Amino acid sequence: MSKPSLPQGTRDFGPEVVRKRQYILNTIRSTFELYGFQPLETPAMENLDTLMGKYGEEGDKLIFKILNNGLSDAKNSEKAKAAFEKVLSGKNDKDLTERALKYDLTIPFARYVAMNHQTLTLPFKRYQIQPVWRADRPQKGRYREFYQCDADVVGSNGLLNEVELSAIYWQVFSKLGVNVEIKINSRKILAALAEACGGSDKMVDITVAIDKLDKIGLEKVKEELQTRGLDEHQIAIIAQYLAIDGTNTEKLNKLKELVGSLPTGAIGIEELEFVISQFAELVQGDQTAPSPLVVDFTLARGLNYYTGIIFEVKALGVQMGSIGGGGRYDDLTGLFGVPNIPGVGISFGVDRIYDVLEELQLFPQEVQTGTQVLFFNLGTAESKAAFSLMQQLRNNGICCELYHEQAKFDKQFKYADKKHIPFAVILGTKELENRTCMVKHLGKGEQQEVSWESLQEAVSGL
RNA sequence: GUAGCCAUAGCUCAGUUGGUUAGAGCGUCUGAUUGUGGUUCAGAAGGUCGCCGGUUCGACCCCGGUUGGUUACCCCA
Repeated sequence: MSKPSLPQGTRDFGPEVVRKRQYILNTIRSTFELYGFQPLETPAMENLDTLMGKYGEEGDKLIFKILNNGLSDAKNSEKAKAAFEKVLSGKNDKDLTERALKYDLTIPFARYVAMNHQTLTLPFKRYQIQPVWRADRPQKGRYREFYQCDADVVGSNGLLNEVELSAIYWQVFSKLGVNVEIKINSRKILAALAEACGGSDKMVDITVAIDKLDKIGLEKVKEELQTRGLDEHQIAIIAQYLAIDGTNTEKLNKLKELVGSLPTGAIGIEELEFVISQFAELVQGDQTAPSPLVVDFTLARGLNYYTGIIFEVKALGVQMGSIGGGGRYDDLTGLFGVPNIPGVGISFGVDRIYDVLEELQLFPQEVQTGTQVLFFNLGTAESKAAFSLMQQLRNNGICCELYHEQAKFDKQFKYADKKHIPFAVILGTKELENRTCMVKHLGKGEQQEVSWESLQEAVSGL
């Protein structure tokens, strides 16, 4: 028998890890609910048509395809061979595969909206927390199966959505105790920059290059721009753009000089100003407080479907890539034949948030507690009494368990320790006679004898 | 798709310029300890040194291949 193993890039989550992950997910989920978002789940697999061509050429390669069933049937063998030949020459064929694992949550969501837009109440605010799969080469912080955690609003142009989504970011990370900077920019500004360079068609090249600024530095970005076909004059304008710094207001004012005369640029600037001021007024309630929103003109975001304001969240005080991102996309469902439904959304990088909380030791102690009370097993009559006491506690929502067999104290204590159980209840012959039990707080090492009636109280307060 | 690094006990790792019997710490189990744990002490179990082949009198070590893991690039969360 071969050793059991896991497919590359996938993970098991043990009990402690699941509890910690759920702490994060529950925090995010409850915040989404507080802002009126509704849950949505879509299947693990989608039709290949739904996914192909939506993520660019690179993305298509990373889609996990599912082999059709019944290929080994004799009657299908000719068809299957022909289909395989076609795949070898770089085309997909329905006779070989017609389904694939979902690659992200956004496209399935768009598919859902396109299928249901007649019956949905718009604007539709949905959140979705599910695993997605990518046939990528795994490396640090990158897996082939990972969770995405998205919230989107579709069917609304209002910029208050952007303000609200910023507020969700801010609130979630405050609850988790992580100091963050929410970077904000607008695709309209990037479009205006491309226009100012006289190369609107070069917008994608420009955004891809400047997105790498903090990673590779200004000189390399210039090189990249050059290889992407921009001339010296254009690069000079971009360098000027990248050099803008100061406070949010200062940055925006400097930008006005550069692209403010272009209609797209002016609108982009106006929108950023609106979101920032509304956030300060409505969310923080204080126009003068330092804002977690930070204008960053180098922010570009890889995905090309964004058209308006874009976000990215960076944890402060820890070396880690972005832990969240999002933005406005104005015609996502157009891909599925339903035009004119605008949308804006954000996403949380759960795995990275986990790493940040771990590194900064921000997981609360209680997260590790499952069982609240361990009853020691000290014999048949004793455990019978213990069992009925346990049922009472359980009826009142207290998690408890009885040690599975009569054993030495030593073993039973160690079991409680390992499971981070805060209370041990010792009920032996003496206690059985007196209708009492010994309640020991494992952390403090203190114990007290209480009557059966007051056990509930003794283990309720920590 | 490209490239580097790694593979020895359940876990983390040592090791031999190629020589008979491969080690440590942690963990596990037993006992000191028949009703009070996390400490200590004593002991035990646990390895065809990833797999296949080659070189050699002799390979865990050298060489080739292979599989798995990992990291970086492309791309991305």
